[in-house]
Amino acid sequence: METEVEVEGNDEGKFEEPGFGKIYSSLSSAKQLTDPVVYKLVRVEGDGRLVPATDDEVMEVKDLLVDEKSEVCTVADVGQPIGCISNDRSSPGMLPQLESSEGLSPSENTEVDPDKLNARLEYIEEMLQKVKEEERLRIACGSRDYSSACVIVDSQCSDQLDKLPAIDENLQSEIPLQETGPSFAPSLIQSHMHQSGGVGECSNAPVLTEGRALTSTTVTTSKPDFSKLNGEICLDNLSIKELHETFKATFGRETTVKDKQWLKRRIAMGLTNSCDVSATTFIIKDNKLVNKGKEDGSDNGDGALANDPATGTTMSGGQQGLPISHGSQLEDQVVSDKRNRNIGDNSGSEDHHTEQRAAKRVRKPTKRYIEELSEVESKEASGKLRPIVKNSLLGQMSSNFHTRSARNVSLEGRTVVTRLDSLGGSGIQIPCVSRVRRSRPRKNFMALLKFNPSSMGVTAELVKKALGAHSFLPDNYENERAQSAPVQVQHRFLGVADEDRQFLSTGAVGGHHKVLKQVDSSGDSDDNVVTVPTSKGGIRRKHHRAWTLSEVMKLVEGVSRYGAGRWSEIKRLAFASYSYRTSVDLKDKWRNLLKASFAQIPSDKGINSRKNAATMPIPEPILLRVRELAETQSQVPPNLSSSKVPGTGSSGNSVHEKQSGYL
DNA sequence: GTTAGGG
DNA sequence: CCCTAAC
Repeated sequence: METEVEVEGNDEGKFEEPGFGKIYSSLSSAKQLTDPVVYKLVRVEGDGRLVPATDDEVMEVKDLLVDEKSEVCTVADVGQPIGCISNDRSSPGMLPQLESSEGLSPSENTEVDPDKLNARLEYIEEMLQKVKEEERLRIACGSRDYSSACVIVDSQCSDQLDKLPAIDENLQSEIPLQETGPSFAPSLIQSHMHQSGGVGECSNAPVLTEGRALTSTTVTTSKPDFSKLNGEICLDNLSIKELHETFKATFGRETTVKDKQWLKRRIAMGLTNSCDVSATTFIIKDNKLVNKGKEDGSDNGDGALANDPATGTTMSGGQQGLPISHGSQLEDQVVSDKRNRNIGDNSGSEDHHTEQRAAKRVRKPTKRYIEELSEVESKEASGKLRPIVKNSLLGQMSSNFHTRSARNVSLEGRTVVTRLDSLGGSGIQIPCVSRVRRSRPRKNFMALLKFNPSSMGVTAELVKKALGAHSFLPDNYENERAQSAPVQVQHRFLGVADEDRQFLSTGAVGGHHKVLKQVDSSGDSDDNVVTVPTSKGGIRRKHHRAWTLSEVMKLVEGVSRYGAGRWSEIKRLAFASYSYRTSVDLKDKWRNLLKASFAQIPSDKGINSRKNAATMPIPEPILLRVRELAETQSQVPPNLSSSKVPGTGSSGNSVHEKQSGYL
């Protein structure tokens, strides 16, 4: 496969703080860069394979970068803009904001020596192999929650990867790269910085100020002391020194950074355990953050990265500097915790998930791979399905969501969940958006993979999250239409409300509908490969995504507007936000609806007698509507219902005849 | 690339 | 939902 996912970009190569969020740390490889560079976006699968990022993923990252630029860094803790990503240099329009951000000047793309590049790419892959190996181990031990990471590799500076292990020993359980010899990191960085030339100049950020922290053993990690933070804290009024203290109290370690802005941001993030750095005043009581002084309704990324590096430190800092060994344990716990919260329950049993975690982490790579293991996997997966996730905090997100959607942050994920993460063991809890799965790569949208929060480009996901992943696009028909043109591609996000989920409508009449358990539709396991027996005796995988009531209604609506057959139209105009529904899907669904609607005429409500509550039948009104439309469009299935067939095929109305203004 | 149909 | 033939 061609890794044409190379992207060009420039970067200021600033190195901010060594602490990276779990996933973000992978980004770090790309973080310190020279000028125009070429990134290669790859994904490390849970099973250790290195997979070129799909276009969608690239897009995703691109979106992030384009959309949030510096914020991405802030959020991702990458420190700086990773650089603009563009597949096509000639489409500068894609990165308008980025270019204007932080004084970044559009880079003059420099050509890269192919050979050199290749060599580097190879090297990168080699490095990634290590990561994968390590990852595998961790997975096996159930110590990690992430089965993959999205890595943006600076193909020109592959040696950057060497820094990964050294990024922050507190996170060493996060990013598996220990073998690479952390102790070398500093020098590597240095040398790189050096060769990059002027990297530091372009930044007022504490470039390598914290260099030492990058080493795995020099960080002074101590227990965060929130007691020092009692009362009201206004970061704005603090001196550097005070900020340092606060920093330490928050993260349990020292910092030498003298950049106030940075410190404030950092602390804010730490305190809120989110990317929201808008607030500068905090009220802390009993070691809990009770209030943020300043609320910003627009940009607070409560899409927080619970994985704030610093937080990670804090967490593991529960006990005195217990870096590595305990790290993973705690991490583990944290992970479990998160999970539990994710599923909206409060069962504190965290240990039970270990196994499940491990199993779940295994990510399904290629179709073929899946084919081979489908049997085993499906077995395992089915036994370990997780409960459905709830978007209990949907309301809270709405405000952000509007903003986000307005910014065209494209997110694709089916589940909007929330999570409460404890900050630094202090008990402070903050809402988060759970990781969302990315969309289908390339052509086949939701084909291969299920949305797996922990599998796909974690980076992208994270960033997304950071950006306020909840771009819960309105399903409003009109809105869709209005926006579809300009942001058509952007709106890939899908949010399925709980209510929707309850209306799982499967073709009540359809043949062998293997209704997935709700867990599946909650979208977070990837390997729940559902197989359906085929008539031939074989089994076929099926990525079933139950149609929600609203989707059905949308479809009906669409048909009534644009006419049956105009599926691409309908898809584009009415299903813009449902990226996973292809025009074919619409067609299929319509077909099923037709069948259902007419099949149900006689027995009327007999359908509801179905025991299976999961198979939410389609409300009669809708079926009625379907019937109407079918009749008016001569779509009535000939073999069904002999009573209401106006004229099967000879009528003047062609199937494609548009029903203008039916509504 | 889209649509229609069969599996 | 997948696949493919036929547009």
